[in-house]
Amino acid sequence: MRLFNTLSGQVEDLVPSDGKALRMYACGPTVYDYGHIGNFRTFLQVDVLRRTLRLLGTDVRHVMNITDVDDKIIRNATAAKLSITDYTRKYQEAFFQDLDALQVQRPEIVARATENIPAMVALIQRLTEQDIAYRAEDGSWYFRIARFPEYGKLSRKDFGGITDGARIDVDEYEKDSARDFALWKAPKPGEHQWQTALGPGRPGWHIECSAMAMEFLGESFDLHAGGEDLMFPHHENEIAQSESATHRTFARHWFHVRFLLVEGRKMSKSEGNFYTLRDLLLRGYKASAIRMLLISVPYRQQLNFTFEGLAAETIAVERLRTFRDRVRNTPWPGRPAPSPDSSEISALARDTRARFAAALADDLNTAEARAAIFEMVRAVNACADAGAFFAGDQQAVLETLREFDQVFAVLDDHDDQWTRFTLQWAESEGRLKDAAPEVLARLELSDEQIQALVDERTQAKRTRNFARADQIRNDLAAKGILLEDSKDGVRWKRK
RNA sequence: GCACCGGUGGCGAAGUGGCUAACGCGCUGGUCUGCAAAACCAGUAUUCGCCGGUUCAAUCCCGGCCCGGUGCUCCA
Repeated sequence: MRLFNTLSGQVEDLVPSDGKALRMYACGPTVYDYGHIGNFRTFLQVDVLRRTLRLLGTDVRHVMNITDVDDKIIRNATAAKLSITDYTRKYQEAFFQDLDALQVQRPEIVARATENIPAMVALIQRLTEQDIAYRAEDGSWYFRIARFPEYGKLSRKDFGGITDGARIDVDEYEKDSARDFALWKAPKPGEHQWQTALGPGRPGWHIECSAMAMEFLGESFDLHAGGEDLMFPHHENEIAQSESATHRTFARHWFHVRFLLVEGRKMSKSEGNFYTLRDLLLRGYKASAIRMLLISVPYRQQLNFTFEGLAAETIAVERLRTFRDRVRNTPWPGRPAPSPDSSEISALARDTRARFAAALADDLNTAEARAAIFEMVRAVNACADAGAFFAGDQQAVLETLREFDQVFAVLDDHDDQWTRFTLQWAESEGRLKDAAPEVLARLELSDEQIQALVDERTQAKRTRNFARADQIRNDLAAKGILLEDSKDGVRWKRK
């Protein structure tokens, strides 16, 4: 496949350098709070990348880190009078639950910073041996940027002349140069710390990714991913410390996911447009619709996340699910096509499959990929309505949908399950008041209770008691339960 | 202030130097239906932020401007 590489600024081929599996590292969350939709856009786009690679027949070895020690975690844990481990546990669990809700595949390896301190210390030692790292008066260790001439190559910044200003040095008496960054931080009194050959303390932010990426993927690997905000300084610093230590290319390909807007504005708490996944689920939006919206705009585009868009994607997903049900369940005539290769639908399904894969292989053009699927949906419906759906077509269309869902993962309906889960969580956190009334109404009746009412309505209709039938239908509609009458019976679904 | 990215119909958004400017939602009309809903079908941008330029031809290339975003800087 072809993928834009931040390092070169160009779309390039992406292939496993060892000819077997694509080795990729993706920056994971800092687990000090619940994840927001901006975080999840990045994780979802990385998921689209790994699913696309697998669809195209490339195995992946995907490592994701969990940053479970940093300034914010220490601050919050201290405030909560908890150890950092106890403090982060809850947010780690929540994070993986959220990934499950969004159908994000687990990476092959999840690496926690606190479980890989020795690898980080060893990496820093390699830098100290070359005099690239130095110890400050307080016992912290810093990376000497002046020793890495290529610094800035990822974010295309020129730091010549900035690194050693006399005026800057006045303020930064602990560091040799203002831009030098911490590899290892000396502990403040009472802080969680590790006793190491570097002295007591904890790792700087950047070193964990360098150390763990190399630990699990080797000194040089295929691809490194993250949100666009990480390009500088985080990824730049990773390159500096890794390549200084090994004298080898750290990651060959860099993948950065653009930030999103919410209702046309930058998402921020002060704007009042800051949403966690759980906020949206409590408001009644479906996990599948959130996934669909967050992946449908290609990763290099700024996505404008709106509630109108979310409602639109809810309907779009529903339409695809309905379509698959129709293809699966309608008793087709089953007559053979006029000639073996003449079935328009089978040919269309094959073409669509090719177009879908080609769009994704072209720098993950998810918009073009889904357009191909929707065009097939319309064409197949038209053929089916016209009676031109032949034996063999069903399998061909279902196969195309299967490949679509290998990447998009929205057709199987797990939505109520995750909404229920979120309601339970909200109850335990005292946040049930944030749940939209419609959500509570929608899940109030069990499937069995709904089915009983549906059956009663069918009986009422049979005796032409339309008043009673309509009353049941209206009562259910008020609870967000929609009924669909068809020749084969009544289907219902939660809105 | 500097750098980079983007500005396409009511909304989201793909795309291309010249062929009818994808797709989803919405809207309008239709099929179906006891009536609805749902489902399905059809229609829905003479036009691609603004102003110039290059070209036989620009939404697509170049320059300027306006707007949005990100990073840097500043500040904390």
